[in-house]
Amino acid sequence: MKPGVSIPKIYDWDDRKGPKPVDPALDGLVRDIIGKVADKWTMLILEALSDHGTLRFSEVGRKVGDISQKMLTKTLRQMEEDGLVQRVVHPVIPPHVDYSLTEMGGTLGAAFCDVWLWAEAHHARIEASRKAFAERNGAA
Amino acid sequence: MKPGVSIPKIYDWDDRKGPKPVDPALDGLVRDIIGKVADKWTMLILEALSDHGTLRFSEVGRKVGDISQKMLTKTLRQMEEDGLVQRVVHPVIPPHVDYSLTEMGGTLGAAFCDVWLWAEAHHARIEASRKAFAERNGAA
DNA sequence: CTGGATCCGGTTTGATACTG
DNA sequence: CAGTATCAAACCGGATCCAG
Repeated sequence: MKPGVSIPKIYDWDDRKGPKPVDPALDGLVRDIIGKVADKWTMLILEALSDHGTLRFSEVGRKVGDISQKMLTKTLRQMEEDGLVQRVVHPVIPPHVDYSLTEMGGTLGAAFCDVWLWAEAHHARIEASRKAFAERNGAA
Repeated sequence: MKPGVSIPKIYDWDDRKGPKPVDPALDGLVRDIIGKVADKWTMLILEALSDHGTLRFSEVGRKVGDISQKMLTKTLRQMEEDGLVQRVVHPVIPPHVDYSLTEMGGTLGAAFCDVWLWAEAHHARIEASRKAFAERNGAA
């Protein structure tokens, strides 16, 4: 992946010996984590909370943008369950619920930093690539 | 996001002035990119090609694991359209199609490196967090 | 025989309306 | 305000079918 960095892999997928995860259970868990973390809404919420610190439910929604309440609720709860965000309910009327990143959530946000930088740095090339693909495909 | 690093943000989400992207079109494009890149299968395929270089269609599927042919085709094509992978068809019988990362795809793989390391480093804490959440919730 | 397109059933998502 | 309930639409996986 990252040039010049030796990655402590837990996989040992070597073609000559066939697929051979060192620990199947661990393999499945890491895959599961990636499956949840590599999610559009998770990333966007992570970014919002990373940038703004503590936010209320509807504030998160506003920062994220086009998210539906359902996905906001669902994703936030999943992130809470995984220990990425902390949810604090203030028992007042009207209700007041604060969301913020845990220390672990903060480190994940930091890990995603390079991906955001990549997206910002490459959007022009991606657009060009899409256009080229479109006419290459449409011109058939 | 990353402590000590000044990020060249294109957003200017400042609460005091309301949501105010510097360039709405650019904002939408970056969001779109994140939406596609922050996808389970995209990440897994990226990782597979990043680790193994050039792979055939079914080899990619095998390395990724549980992916269906449909999602494999779809994701691969999306990645090709975005300029992340290069698709080479050898007109032979039986068919032979090679997939590999473009230079841009390689840099994205590198950007995701930290996320993989994070997942590998935190799976234990996540499991613990889920268990705690479960009994906290189930004990109600 | 491989790469991939198509159809169908179950799941997830989104928009709207409703509650404490 | 912060959700939940409901229903329609989009999506995904699996099986099947097709082309080279």
